[in-house]
Amino acid sequence: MLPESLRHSAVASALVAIGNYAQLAKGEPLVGDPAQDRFVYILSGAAKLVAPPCPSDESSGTGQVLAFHFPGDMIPVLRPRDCDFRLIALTDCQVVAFPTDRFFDIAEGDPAILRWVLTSSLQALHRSRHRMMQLGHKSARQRIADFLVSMAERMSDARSRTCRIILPMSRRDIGESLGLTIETVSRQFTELRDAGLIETRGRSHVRLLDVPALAQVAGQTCHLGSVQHI
Amino acid sequence: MLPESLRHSAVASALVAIGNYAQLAKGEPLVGDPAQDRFVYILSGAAKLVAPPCPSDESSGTGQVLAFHFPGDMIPVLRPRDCDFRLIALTDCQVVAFPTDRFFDIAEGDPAILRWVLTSSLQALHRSRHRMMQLGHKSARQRIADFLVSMAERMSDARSRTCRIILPMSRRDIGESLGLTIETVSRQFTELRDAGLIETRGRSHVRLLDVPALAQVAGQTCHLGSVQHI
DNA sequence: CGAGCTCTTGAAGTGCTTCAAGCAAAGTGG
DNA sequence: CCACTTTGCTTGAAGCACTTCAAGAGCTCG
Repeated sequence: MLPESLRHSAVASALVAIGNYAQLAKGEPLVGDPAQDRFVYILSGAAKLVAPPCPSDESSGTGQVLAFHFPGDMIPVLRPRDCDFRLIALTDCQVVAFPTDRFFDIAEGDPAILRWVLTSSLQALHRSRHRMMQLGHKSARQRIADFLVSMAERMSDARSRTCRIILPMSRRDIGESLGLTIETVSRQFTELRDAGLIETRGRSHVRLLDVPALAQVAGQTCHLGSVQHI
Repeated sequence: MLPESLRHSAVASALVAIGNYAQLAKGEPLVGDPAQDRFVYILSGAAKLVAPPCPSDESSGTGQVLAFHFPGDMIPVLRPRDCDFRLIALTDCQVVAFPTDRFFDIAEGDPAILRWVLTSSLQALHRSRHRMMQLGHKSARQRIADFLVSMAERMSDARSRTCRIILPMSRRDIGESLGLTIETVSRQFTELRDAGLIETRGRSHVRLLDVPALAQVAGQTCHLGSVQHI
C-alpha cells in the first residue's frame, strides 16, 4: 500500500496503478531489467542517472552523471544493451517503474497520460540538450552557475532574487554531471562565495544571493524556462 | 506534390499526410514557428540542429551543434520562445514539419504512429545522453573517434571492419558538435591518419580502416598520457 | 587561373586536471 | 563523552590538453 502522501496528482496515481512501486534507500541503485526498456516515475526523494564508469578508469567515482531527477520526473531508462544507464538514489526515494510495452497497452485508452509521457520525454530531451550545450562550450564557472540556477528552478518554486536550496548530491556528483573534477567544483564554489553571489552552510546548504546575476554568469543563452505545455 | 522517392515507408507517408512538406537548400535554416512546438521529419538530405551562438562571444561560427540528423530522423523542435534551437540544412534536404498539437489530434487514432514517435524521441534522448557523456569525460581523440564510428553506423549500413563515409558537415560543424575547435579537430584527424586508423581524401571523404580499433579508442577513457612516476 | 573559402600546421597561452596535503563533519567504539 | 576512524570538502602547486593566435597549404568554383 502506498503512503497517503504519494497521491499528489492524477498522473501519479494513474502511473502507480499500472507500474511497480518500489522504495530505494540512499545510494541504492534501481536494478535494471535487461529485457525491457522502462519508464521510472519519481514520487519522492532525489536520484541521479549515471553512465557506467569506463572499465579502465574508475577512479573512485560512480561514473558520468547524466541527469538529476526529482519528484514528478518521468525518466526513460533504456535496457542495458549499448549503454547501461542506471538510476541511483541520492536520498531515500519512492519510485514507480514499468516497462514501456505495458505502458503502451494501458495508456492507449488514456490519451492524457500518453501525451503527458511524451511531453515529459521531450522535456528530458530538452534538458539533455541544454546540458550538452554547457558541456560543449562553457567554462567551469559558467557550468557551476548554471547548475545552481537550474537546481533553484527545480527545487524551489520561488522566483525571487535570492533563494535557498539544499543540494542532495555530493560535490563528486556535481562534478561528474558537469564534466569537472571535485577540486574544480570546490574552487568554483569558493570563488562564487568570494564574489558575493552565494553563501554556503555545511556541505549541502547553498543560498543564492543574486539569481539573475548567477544566470548571467551562466551565459544566459537559451535559458531553460518553466515547464511548458506541448 | 511529393517526389515518388519520398514514399519510403508507411510512417513517412502518414507523417507527410498530416504535416507541411518543405525543401531546404544547403545552408538554409528551417524557419521557426514562434507559436508552436513542432516535429520535423527528415525525408532526404542531412541537417544540423544548432543552438544560437552566445551573444557575447562567437567568432564566425553558427553556434553549438546539438545533433546531426539524417533521413528517417524525427526531431522535436521547441518553439523559439523557450529555446531557439534551429535546424539548418547541411545538404539540400526534404523535410516534413508539423505542430505537436496537430500531431496529437491525428495520432490519437493511430497508436502505431504515436508509439513510433515516442520511440524515436527516446532514441534521440539516448543519443543526446551518449553525446553528453562524451563531452563530459572524453578527450579530443576519443570524441573524434566516437564521432567517426557513430557516423559510420548511421550512414553506412555495412558492419564490416572498414567502411567509407562522406561527411556532409564541415570541420567547424564537427568541432562545434563535439565542443572542440576546428584546429583540434584537424589535428586529431591527422593523428588518426598517422596512426593508420583512417584515410582521408579531399575534405569530406573519410575511410575508416579499422572500425573496431576506432571504437576502442573512443571507449577507453582515462586521459591517455597520464603516466605515474616512481 | 586566381579569388575565396576551408583545412592544416606551428608556437605561445590558459584553464582545468592531477597530485598532494590539510581540514571539517559525521560515524564508531571504548 | 571523547579519542579515533572515515568520508567528503577545501586549498595549493605543477603539468598537460586544448585553445588562441598566426601563417601557410589545399580545395572548389567563378
